[in-house]
Amino acid sequence: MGTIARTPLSDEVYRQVLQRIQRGDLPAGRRVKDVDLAAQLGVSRTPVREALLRLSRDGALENSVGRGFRVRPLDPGELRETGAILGALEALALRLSPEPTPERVERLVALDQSLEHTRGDAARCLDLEDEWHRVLLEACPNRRLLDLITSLRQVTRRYLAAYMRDAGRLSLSTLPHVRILQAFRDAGRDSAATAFEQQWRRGVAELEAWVRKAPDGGSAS
Amino acid sequence: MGTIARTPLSDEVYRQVLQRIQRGDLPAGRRVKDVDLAAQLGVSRTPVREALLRLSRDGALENSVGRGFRVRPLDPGELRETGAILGALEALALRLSPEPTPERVERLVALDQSLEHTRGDAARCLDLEDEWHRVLLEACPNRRLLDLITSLRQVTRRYLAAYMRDAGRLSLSTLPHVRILQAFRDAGRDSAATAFEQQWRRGVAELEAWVRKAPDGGSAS
DNA sequence: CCGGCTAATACTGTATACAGAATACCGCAC
DNA sequence: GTGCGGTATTCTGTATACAGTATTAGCCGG
Repeated sequence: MGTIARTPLSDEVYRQVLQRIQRGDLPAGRRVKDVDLAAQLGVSRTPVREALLRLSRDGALENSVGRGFRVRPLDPGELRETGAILGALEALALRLSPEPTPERVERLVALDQSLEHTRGDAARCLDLEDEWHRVLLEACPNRRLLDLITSLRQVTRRYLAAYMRDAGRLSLSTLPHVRILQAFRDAGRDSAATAFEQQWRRGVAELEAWVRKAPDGGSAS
Repeated sequence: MGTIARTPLSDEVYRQVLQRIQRGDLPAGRRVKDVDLAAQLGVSRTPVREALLRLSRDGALENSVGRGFRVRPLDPGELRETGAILGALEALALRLSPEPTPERVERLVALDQSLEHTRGDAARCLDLEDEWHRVLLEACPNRRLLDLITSLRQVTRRYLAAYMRDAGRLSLSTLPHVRILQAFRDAGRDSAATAFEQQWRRGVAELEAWVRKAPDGGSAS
């Protein structure tokens, strides 16, 4: 029978805050006060603090002792560093995966088509992009690696979101996909992995150039 | 003038608990009760819980909702998975580093000699081993990568510690070093990085074989 | 009109209190 | 003696309370 899933409040708070950050609702640099969030979400400070601490470790927030939490500013360096790590890890995951089934390739193509048709909605695009990567790597047996990739992707997601809000461009997303898929079909995982790393480097360069121009993506009062 | 460093209590608790786990003081599978720890350390439950949550995310503990925290059991699979990630990341860090100065190579050799002379003390050996890796990679400009490596190394450290307690052997530690150093001097970073990955794979295989025999390293009442 | 000092406020970090769930203990039936 | 049911206790997750520090606002002197 279906066991009812009990989930800690801090998990929900975590998701909520992360979403607000990624949507630009909480702009970079903004101070995040646990008491405010607690009031808004209708819970106490304790689970809020737990969520904020976790977000700090994940790189979405920063916290100096006694000075509380604030949204980590967008920083070209951070993007480059995370991108380098992520490129290596996703390539590794691909190399560890079994050869792809036609069915999976099919799904990837389908996702790309969805992406083509969703030019407008930034959040939806990012979801599809995440899903694409998830499907590409889901056969990788190294579970811990996949978890790590997921949490690192949230960092880059912030940059992509800010970029898309500002520039309205998606070129980064779909183009690399076809090339990787091509390598995938032609020469197998290994060359796809290489393509992966190269595409990461290129995408990061483009994003980085943009961040350098507009260091605080999406501001509010 | 020297600013006094204020550090949260949870940081100290984190270190304390991690040490107890690595020293085998808290054996794998043991339940960790925040109220006990709080009493022992003379602080309240709040910072203790913060530390335990962080340890859970770092992989030293596990926690199911409502059932509290317990020391994560040693699992060959986890070691293999973490080892694969760590091999790739340390290799990446090496590739991103500038060519090593003779002075650094000197220091690495010195550390290896210290290791030779410290056959007895397991904890000291692990510290030296950590230090060796730190020195090897310290020139890597990707700070985030280094942080990630550090936190992942704590996972493997648990396995090494249990292994050394049980088997009293250190062969894993020093042998790979000379080979990597050799590659370092002969052919530069890139080939050293490759040697790195290979050595990781070998060391992990040895450890894994051992863990499979004695799945709970070091038990107490 | 502006800069520095002081006081009031707000906020963080930590401690304690409370409610509900999980575990352990005990007695009982078989 | 063993397996089950019920109760009592322990423990977790969350809420609230408290103390000390950072921040802001106001006031005074220049």
